Amino acid sequence: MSKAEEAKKTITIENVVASTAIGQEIDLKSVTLALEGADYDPEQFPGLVYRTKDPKTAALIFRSGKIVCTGAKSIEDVDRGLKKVFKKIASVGIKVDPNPEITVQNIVASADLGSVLNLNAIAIGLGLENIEYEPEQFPGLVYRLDSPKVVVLLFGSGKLVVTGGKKPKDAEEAVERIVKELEGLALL
Amino acid sequence: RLRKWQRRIRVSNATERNLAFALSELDRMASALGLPRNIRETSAVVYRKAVTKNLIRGRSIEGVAAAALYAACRQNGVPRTLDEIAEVSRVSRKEIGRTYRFISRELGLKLMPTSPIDYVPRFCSGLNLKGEVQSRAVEILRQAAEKELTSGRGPTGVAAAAIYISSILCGERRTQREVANVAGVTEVTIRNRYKELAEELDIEIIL
DNA sequence: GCTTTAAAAAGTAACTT
DNA sequence: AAGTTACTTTGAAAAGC
Repeated sequence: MSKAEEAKKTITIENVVASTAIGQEIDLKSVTLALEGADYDPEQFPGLVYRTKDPKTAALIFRSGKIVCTGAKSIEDVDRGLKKVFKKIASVGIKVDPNPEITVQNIVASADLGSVLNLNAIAIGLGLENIEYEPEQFPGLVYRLDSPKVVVLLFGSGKLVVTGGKKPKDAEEAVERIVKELEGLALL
Repeated sequence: RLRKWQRRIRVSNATERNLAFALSELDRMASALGLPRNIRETSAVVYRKAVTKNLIRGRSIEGVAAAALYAACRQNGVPRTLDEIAEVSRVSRKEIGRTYRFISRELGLKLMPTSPIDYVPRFCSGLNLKGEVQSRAVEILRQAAEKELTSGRGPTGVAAAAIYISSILCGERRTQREVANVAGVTEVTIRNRYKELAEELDIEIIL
């Protein structure tokens, strides 16, 4: 089996960020009082923070009725988490759009290339103008891909992080491209 | 028409005033760090290029000046850490690093990450260590680079560990605390790095 | 640009035990 | 010296300063 396929199998979605809207204005003050565990400090941030335990997510609820959901480990968990948030909001007497459109904004995934990497050599191989590698500031090498449009963080251990994608396939394509590029440079 | 001219003169004055301020700022920081004239000149060149490419927009003159100085040190092979630059700057280390990455990319500086080897002469003289200790530390770092022991590690920490080992091998032992203070890292970091180097390079250290 | 959320990677740092 | 917590980097949305 190719290294690209081996690496793809190690892909783990670590975080999914999504946005939606209930189609109704919300009085955050009263919702804060009605919901236990709701954090709302308008001086610090305009959104109300509400956390769900299963799935473990954090929802940012705004006055406009727009909501941001973060922390989910899968797109399915985003839906499950938001369902719970919607029910909570509805239980406080607020009308909720029965079919809210949920948009995935970002997916963070991790993976393992299976062998250690020489980041200095990779920096030269990929081209110093295409990467950012400042070990004094951060141990990872930053590589931006145009297609899929994601950012990859490569580490000396061979582990990597792919972020900026909107669908799981973006991470898969990114890993495949990275593996092929590194193999082409004989650096993997 | 007259206003147009006045405006141009005003802009020109402002531009020159800003440049003069930036250059004096570069000089002030360079003096505080005891940097030689060639580095001040390099930093001035980097700063002027940044001005030419309008990279100052939305950024503070001091931030760009600090980043230009940081870049100049690296270009000349005598790097200063972001912490050292930040100490003589009015800008935070975080902003200097950010600005450096920005101008580095925009000006196409294409600088390789700082090599631990470039820190050896300065750290060694700060510890009053002779040339023999230096060359031995450099040799350790060469081997370390070949064996992939530097990927992702902070250059100062690796350099400090190599110097620590070298000082012992040369019979001019410096404590981890002394090396840590000169290199600006913690003793824990030196310990982690030197154990790794000793193990992977098969260096026996008798304390 | 900042503020807040979540999560991973690996290195470094700052505390406590 | 070991453990814990926390900060560095990346990405995106929300409303407002």
